[in-house]
Amino acid sequence: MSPGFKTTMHREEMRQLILEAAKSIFLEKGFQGASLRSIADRIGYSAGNIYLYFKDKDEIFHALHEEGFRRLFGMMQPLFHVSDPMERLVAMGRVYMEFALNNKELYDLMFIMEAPIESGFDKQKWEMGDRTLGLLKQILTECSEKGHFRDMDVEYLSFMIWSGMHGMCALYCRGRCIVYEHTREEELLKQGVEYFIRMIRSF
Amino acid sequence: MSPGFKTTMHREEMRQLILEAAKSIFLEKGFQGASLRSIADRIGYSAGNIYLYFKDKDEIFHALHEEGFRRLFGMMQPLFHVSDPMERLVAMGRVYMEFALNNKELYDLMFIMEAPIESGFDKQKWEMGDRTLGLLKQILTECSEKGHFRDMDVEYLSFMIWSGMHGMCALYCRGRCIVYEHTREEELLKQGVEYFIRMIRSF
DNA sequence: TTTTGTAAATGAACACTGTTCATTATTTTT
DNA sequence: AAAAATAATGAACAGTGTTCATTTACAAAA
Repeated sequence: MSPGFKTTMHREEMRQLILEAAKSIFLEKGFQGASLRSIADRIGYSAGNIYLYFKDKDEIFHALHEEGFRRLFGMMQPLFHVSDPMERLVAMGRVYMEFALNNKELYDLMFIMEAPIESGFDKQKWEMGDRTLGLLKQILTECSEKGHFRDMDVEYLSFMIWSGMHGMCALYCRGRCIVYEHTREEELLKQGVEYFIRMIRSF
Repeated sequence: MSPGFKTTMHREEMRQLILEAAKSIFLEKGFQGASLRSIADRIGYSAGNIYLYFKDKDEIFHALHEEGFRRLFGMMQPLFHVSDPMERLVAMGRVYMEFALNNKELYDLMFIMEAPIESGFDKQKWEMGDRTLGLLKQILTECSEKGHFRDMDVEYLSFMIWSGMHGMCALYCRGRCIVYEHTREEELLKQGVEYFIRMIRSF
């Protein structure tokens, strides 16, 4: 095949095209297992061409990372209609778990995979993640004002609660639930989060 | 340098030599970042030679995996001197966190990294991990008998508690604590586990 | 002591990876 | 139609895990 036979595309369309192929292959084979050549093949371009639209593989990773957080934050919208803060907290936990279960690989990419998450913490790239965490903190503040979680710092409390949810999701994503031989993974998660909620409620 | 200049070593010694080099490089550069050539270089052998002692890179991974669980289980020994089950549970949580903080990369390898954890769940390879989980379950059973955790299944309860601890460690290992810009990672973990303990105690 | 058989170690090779870049093809502008 | 700018290519580079024919070293037999 002779080169240059593709119709010119505008930059943003091309980025989107690459991103879609990258996503489907990342989620199939994981970040490490997805080669740029396989991504390029899927959309009928050469591997080198990708570098005209993304600096490197990491930039593709970060683009998907951002998209994931936009999706997660989007799923949180119904929470704004829950008036009681404790009920909102519980609902948030359920949404979080639902997201992880329905988007296993994407969750992995967002919260577990290590792609140089460039030192210095780029605020821009974490905006949606930051807003989601902000949402949790705000809910906890309101809970505090209603008398829950007495004498606890929202900073540490939010970390502890996030970790509780993440722990289950992470063990699930990375196949460590198999040590529970006689219990289905999904059952483990569903019950686990119920127990966690019960615990938080009674606190 | 001419080949074959090394003195003959017995199989087990050689495996140990490779394992030590592999460990130090894995913990330096991570599992993916550690090349077999760099491991071989460190002990003055060729890369191909490693394949006489290990089937592939994964087998090295699993050997270190086992060692990690032996170490962790070893650190749990003092727990047998704590008579009150709730105090034993709390102590176990602290030991677990200490292990993760002092052996960050090893913890990562044991609980987060994905190396084909061959399907089917090989009991042999998970013996120590299984015993550690068994220890947790036993403590929880004793707690139950003393009136704690009423109406809760030890299976799900243990998973929830393990997840709570693991969540913090996993966010730490994979650099997701940076979203807490103004709080030191270690402080976050230390306070996080204290809050978690407080919560469990009051349950 | 020399020969022989075996086990250990090698280094080249294979197919793959992410990435770069000079070259070519296409599109746009003049 | 010619020139300038953009887009895409494919070869190349240095790296990876892995395999294997070949070479070396060592121990036992002659």
